[in-house]
Amino acid sequence: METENLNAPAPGEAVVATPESIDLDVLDNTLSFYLRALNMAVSRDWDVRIKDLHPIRGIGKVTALLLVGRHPGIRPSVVAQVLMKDRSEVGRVLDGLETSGLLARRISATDSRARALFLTPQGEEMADEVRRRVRESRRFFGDLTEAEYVAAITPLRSLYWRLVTKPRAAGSEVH
Amino acid sequence: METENLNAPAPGEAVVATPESIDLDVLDNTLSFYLRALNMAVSRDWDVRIKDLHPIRGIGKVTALLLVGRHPGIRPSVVAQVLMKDRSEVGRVLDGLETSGLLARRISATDSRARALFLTPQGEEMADEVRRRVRESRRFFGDLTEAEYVAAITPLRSLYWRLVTKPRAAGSEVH
DNA sequence: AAAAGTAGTGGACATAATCCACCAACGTTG
DNA sequence: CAACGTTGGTGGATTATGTCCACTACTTTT
Repeated sequence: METENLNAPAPGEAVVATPESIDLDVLDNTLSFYLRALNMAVSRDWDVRIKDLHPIRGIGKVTALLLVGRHPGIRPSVVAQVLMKDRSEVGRVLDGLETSGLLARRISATDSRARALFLTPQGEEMADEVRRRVRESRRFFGDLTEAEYVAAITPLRSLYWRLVTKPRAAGSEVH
Repeated sequence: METENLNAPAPGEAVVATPESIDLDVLDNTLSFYLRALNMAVSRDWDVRIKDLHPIRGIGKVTALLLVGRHPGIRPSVVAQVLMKDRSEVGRVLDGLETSGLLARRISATDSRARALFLTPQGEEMADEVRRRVRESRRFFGDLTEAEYVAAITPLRSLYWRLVTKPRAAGSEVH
């Protein structure tokens, strides 16, 4: 088996994870790649930051909490659009918040199919704490200046709202 | 019908998913939020685009394939750093590529703990196809000009490499 | 008033990600 | 050289995420 090692090492064997050493091929010019990778890193950091706040662990809970806090009576389907998630998934997120006593679902006054979402007093408290943690989480990007941070976030915010408001048919783009 | 709809509708009941209507609270200034949401949208689009390429479905396979293609002999741990994923998860990604006949693992010539990764001829073909699809996927952002696309990707690329080369950034600054 | 569409829920399923333990190999240090 | 701590890769177990589809209740359209 180890007689195979007589060959000269392949060039890639010396590669390390630095921009000088790694060639990302087409991915270097692919926004999706960076979105995915950075999302991984950021999510891990976030999970650590809120690992003591059991009721709001999990991806969408924070956003749902803050959204409902800011917009009492908002509907789950709107939350789903903002989160860019499936309605059924958002439903489960809301289940979690509700069973933790942070959120209440009532029947909408204007459309009895729909639900109107509200925070409980505990939900409001949790929202305060969450806001604090979110602001703290900016430190994860501590070596970014404010200008750099703004430069990164601004195009993404713009893109985000385009996708949310425009019917984003998956795989079928405008030609 | 035990819920009483007697009350006037809450303000949030009229909220729709537009930037004029929605207030994202602190999340509006939180990079993580946009990274997560956009990642959702982009990943869904990508899954549709490659749903016929069974062997490379799943998150990290594309990146691994292209990386190994560009750097024959690269080690799994380096791939893991680039993907920002757990080593064991990358191991399973490589398992998938290997059982699909796209990739081969050999013992590294320089360190027999490590593996040297190579694409098979089918792997090279697949990499060609993947490159094509990745370029096509740019169309998902079809309403972004090239300048806007560059404006979005440039800060993220920079941030990405900072995090890869300096994991666990705890307040020290780069320059 | 029938038909078509929408809001929310729930079940079943498939991936994705984490945690932890383990073994083999490296490379120091004395 | 031999014991030690460290690193690279693998595997098991568990949990979290996300998707698909079906179903009920209600609303809107015709």
